[in-house]
Amino acid sequence: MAQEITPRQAAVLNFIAESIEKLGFPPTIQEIGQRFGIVSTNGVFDHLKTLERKGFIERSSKARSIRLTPKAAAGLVRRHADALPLIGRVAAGYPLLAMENIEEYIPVAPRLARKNAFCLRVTGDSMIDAHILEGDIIVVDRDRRPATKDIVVALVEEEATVKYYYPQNGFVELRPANAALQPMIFPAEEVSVQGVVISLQRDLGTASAPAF
Amino acid sequence: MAQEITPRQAAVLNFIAESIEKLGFPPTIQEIGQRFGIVSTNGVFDHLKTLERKGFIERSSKARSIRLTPKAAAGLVRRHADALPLIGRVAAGYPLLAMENIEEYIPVAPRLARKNAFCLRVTGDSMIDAHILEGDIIVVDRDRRPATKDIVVALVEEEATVKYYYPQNGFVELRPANAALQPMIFPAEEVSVQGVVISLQRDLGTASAPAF
DNA sequence: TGTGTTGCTGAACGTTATTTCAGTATAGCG
DNA sequence: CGCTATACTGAAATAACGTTCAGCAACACA
Repeated sequence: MAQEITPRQAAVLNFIAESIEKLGFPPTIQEIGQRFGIVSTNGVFDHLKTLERKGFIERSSKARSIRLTPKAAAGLVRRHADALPLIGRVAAGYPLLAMENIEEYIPVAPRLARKNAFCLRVTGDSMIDAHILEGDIIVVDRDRRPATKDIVVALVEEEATVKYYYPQNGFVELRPANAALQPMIFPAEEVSVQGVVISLQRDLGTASAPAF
Repeated sequence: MAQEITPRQAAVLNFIAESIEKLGFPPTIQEIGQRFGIVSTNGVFDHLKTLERKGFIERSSKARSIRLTPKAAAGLVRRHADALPLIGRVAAGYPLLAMENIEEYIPVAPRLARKNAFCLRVTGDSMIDAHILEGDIIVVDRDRRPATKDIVVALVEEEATVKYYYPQNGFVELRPANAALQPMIFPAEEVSVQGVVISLQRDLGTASAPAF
């Protein structure tokens, strides 16, 4: 009585999840059969009984009454919460997404949630001329390859910083957006780019106009 | 042929949304009937036809094939609601949260979603020195009473603008955060403050450092 | 060589669900 | 007052859906 899911069963489970996501409701037994070329409704019925026995779905005798259990999510390609983790600190030699390191989850647009990304709270005003302020929460895409002039999160000497990215021959220039600060140049191997900043959120609850 | 939703129709719509959220799939006509004590399936069927005609749902002839449209969310009591409506235009004499006026829903922190608030896309760079840029999406709290120096959304001469708020004796000064622009003073009765800006979101997908 | 699991066919049955048709009652509008 | 929209009843037809029973083939295992 193997508790693992077979490839065939996973395919069925996946189709159910897709149907729920795209149509808004689960498929019927007949619809599953059509998708997989299973002529007899009982062929599908067997799959559903097995998936239920193994704890991936729950169902009743009513039409389209399949529900995915939390366990099912693990067997699926990807399940989105439309939220990204807010990382406490970015440090070398430490798994970025370790659970102890996640302070909370930040709701973001589904488009962003689908990415391999995380959130970070900005410290300091080195990017103020790019209109990124201390306290802003930035969304960092880990998969996007940084291009010149991109705003990136980079790890230098155990310290995470947000800067404009200017790669050079064997070196990397990290340029602040603040006239009071100087660009810094490091050997490429001393800089580890964690991702590209693709979005930000700011709280203005107590913001006021500057005195004049 | 009123395009507005009646209380009865809203109740049915709400039950459908609840069913989807709690059970994972939409109710059948019979289930809706049981919930509301409607004996004849045709009683419910009429409701569904009306809801479809008014654009709140989409359905096919298959079992449980009701889908909620984006428009439906507006008619609901405030569902899942960790999201705020993005308003297309702010105009005088026009209900701000009219359903036709909601472009989409923006996911926000639960703390913000609980407020009586809406989202707006910023046009122009009059607040650039406050680090609010064209294209940014701002969250506007309708219940917060504006204090001096708050950033507010104000309606002046049929036009919605984002400015610093400086009330004076019988007049209101709206001050931009842009050295190139002049403050403007209006009689208080000509300015209608829609709310206070409490948060913003920005998309940097294509952002780059300025040429130097 | 038997035993169990997976993955089906095929047929039949009963129930659930949707749709249509013919009406009824009430309320608001001009 | 007639007209329209809302909100239903009641009955009946049909299509969709779930369930059960009997049985087969391939494979792993022991």
